[in-house]
Amino acid sequence: MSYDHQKIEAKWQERWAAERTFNVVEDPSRPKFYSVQMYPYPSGELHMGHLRNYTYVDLVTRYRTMRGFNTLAPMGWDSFGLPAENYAIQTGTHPADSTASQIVKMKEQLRRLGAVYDWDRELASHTPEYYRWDQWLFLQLYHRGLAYKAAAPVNWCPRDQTVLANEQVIEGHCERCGAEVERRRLSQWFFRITDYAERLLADIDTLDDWPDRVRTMQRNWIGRSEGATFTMQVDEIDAAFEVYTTRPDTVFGMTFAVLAPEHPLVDELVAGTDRAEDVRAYQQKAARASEIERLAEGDKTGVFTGRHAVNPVNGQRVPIFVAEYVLLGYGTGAIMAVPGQDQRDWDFAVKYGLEIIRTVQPPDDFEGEAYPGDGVAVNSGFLDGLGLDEAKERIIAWFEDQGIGHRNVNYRLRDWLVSRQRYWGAPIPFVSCDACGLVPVPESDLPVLLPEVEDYTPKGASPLAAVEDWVNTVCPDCGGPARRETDTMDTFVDSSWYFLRYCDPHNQESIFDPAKVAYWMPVDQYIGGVEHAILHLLYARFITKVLNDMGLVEVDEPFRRLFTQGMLVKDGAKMSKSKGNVVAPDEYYDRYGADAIRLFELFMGPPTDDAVWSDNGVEGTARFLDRVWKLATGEAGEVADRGLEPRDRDALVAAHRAAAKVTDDIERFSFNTAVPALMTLTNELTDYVRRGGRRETLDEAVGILLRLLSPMAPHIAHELWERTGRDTMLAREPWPEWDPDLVRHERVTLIMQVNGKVRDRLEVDAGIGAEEAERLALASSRVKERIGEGQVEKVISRPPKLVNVVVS
RNA sequence: GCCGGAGUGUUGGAAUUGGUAGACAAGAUGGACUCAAAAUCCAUUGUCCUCACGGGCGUGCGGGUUCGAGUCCCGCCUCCGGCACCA
Repeated sequence: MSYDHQKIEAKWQERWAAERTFNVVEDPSRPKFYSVQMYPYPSGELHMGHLRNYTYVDLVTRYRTMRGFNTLAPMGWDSFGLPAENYAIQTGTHPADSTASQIVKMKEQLRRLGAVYDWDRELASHTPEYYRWDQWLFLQLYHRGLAYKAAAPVNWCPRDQTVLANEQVIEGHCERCGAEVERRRLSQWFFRITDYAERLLADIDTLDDWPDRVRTMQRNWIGRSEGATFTMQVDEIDAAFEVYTTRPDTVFGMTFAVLAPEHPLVDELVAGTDRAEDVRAYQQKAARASEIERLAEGDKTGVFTGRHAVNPVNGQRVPIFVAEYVLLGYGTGAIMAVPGQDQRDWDFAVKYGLEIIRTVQPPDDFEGEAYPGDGVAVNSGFLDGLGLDEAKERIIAWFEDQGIGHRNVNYRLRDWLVSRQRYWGAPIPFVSCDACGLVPVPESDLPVLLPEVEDYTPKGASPLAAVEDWVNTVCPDCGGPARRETDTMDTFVDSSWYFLRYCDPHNQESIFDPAKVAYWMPVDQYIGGVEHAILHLLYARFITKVLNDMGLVEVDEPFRRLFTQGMLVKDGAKMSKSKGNVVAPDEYYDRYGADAIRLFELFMGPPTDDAVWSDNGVEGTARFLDRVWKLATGEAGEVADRGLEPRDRDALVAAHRAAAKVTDDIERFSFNTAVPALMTLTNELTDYVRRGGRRETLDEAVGILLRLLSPMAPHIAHELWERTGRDTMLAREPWPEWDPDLVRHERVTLIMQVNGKVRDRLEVDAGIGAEEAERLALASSRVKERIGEGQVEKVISRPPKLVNVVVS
């Protein structure tokens, strides 16, 4: 290395901090740019995978600043949650202590990367200054009827001893620890996100600058379906139940009905019958079985109740079954089964020898399975002959006329379970009083501080339950004895609004000043991992909409542009501590420097894609920086003070074209092509110098190069900016403009093809006309040779790029 | 199974609207410099045929549209991510 990267990197890191280059305040006179990365859990050790993400964010911050935006890039810590708590259990250290030291370590590593933030706005979700407003927010949701406590079957992780949200159960296993998840019935707090299902779904359409795959995932997660609900009478006893279907048009094909094992009507149906025992045994088996066992069984199981329901359209008696494949939590927990059109019903019918009636005419050679497609209705009474859509309309109208059913919409989305039986989280601000019941803690008493405990180990209830003098309190309403809620909040509550708090992080009076939020919001660029495509982004959208309804936030979508970066892969697995394949940056910092690491992270591939770590890649970008250094410092060759020559213009053209290209690339997050554009420019300018460059021209070209390089490799760019006699802070310099006259290509290569194959090429004037291009092509000896004896059928002329001569 | 996304040299990747496939790197080979090595610089590097000029083939596979397809359409294969009995 021909320059001391360690020294200059330390120098500029200090300079940016000392000059507060990236600390900002609201300034209505300038356009703002609000850039947020998904705030990290403070794990202490950053590896190359993290650096990739931080490099992208830092590049955006620096670029937008140079483009003249009042750019806010804050940083904070997602410091509540299981990792810190598990660490505390392992080591016996208080989570607050380990978290604090991890944060110090991570800040140091970010500083070494040259990543810049407005550190004045730093926040950490485990601090009372922060979680106080989690609690406040919780109370607001409660007052708006959006937070409620209910007994519900929940996903229980036996290892972590806590409840998990549906979203945190991956294939029947705990997202965190991988243990098999059980079902339990507990009293839990929920947020009523389903009230916002329609808005959360509809507004996905407004998120034009989100990746399609994330929008699709969100749509699927919300899972809207349109159909009808109608009531069926039980034949033998005086009882009825509702079913939901997306295919009411197939109701004539119903040959049985199914209730979920937990359906409240089941007991009544079988009470006192000889089926009671079988049904109860099946229910118990279903309750015991974990999700994974249910899935592993594969084929459909069920049990006949001995009762029948009456199909309202034709009076047919159909047997009622109880089966696991019907879920209590979706629709009405009961279905009409139409095996002719639904594969699950088909499988069940085949297994239990039930009748199958087709009510939609399948294609001719279609047999042996359910036909869910469109077609003409058959065996369907007054619907016969109609198409799917019309039949649906007709039957729903009929249900409504009869007063037994109606059109309705269902969502897959469930309410958000926010209770956690863990220590390291924000206490839920409620007390329960024998006299008054569940009572919210008054806002003036917030925060409800998380007490110190000796033992963090979960024992089925929150460790907080053991802190008697904390749990026992007085009722805010009647003053009598009361007990505190001992559950803490899901950490996704913390992360659903932190981007709002950044706008006003030290406010002691309120969650934030709406005026400041109005200035900064929405987040113009949000960057994070695609693993948060569903949960975090959905919750953050939900909370933003609630705050919008409360009049505190003007926007009702928080993130204007979303970028989800790929993972860094090594040895075939995501680089992570738990996989044991992390590459620590320290050695690379020492050997190549932060700038070379940053450039390699940018260079290695498209930011959206997973990238594979390669040990010697950094060497390539380090060599490039060396060439930049030599070019700017004169080591690459002397330049002369002399008059203008034609090739001086070429050097400027190269610089201006690079400016146009790099700008375009950064705008569309194509960093892996922006770096090569600078490499090419450097190579061209080096070549220019070796052939005898002109001082003034080189100085101008290098000025452009350094400004373009500045967001990507800021330390070396700043150092060279200073060494080449520029006394301004490069980070605040305007982004280079380019002269359209220089960027425009005046001479271009005309490709001459015969039957689509390149046969000759020629430098031509860019303004060449179609006839002239055609004439030149036909005049080419190579083209003529290829035409030979053949007939010229036609000539496609697309000046100035290409002429194709079609010969038979 | 359903919904997304991807498949290009030895490797990472480029080709932004259908118009020169392989930019820029990494690696490799040869050369210069050196007592030697490292570093640096220069050259070559998809594949096959040819001494060469030049030509054939080539973007997972099979078809198609087009003057022209890595790019568009149809049918497959493989890999990655998400969801998974949602009626």
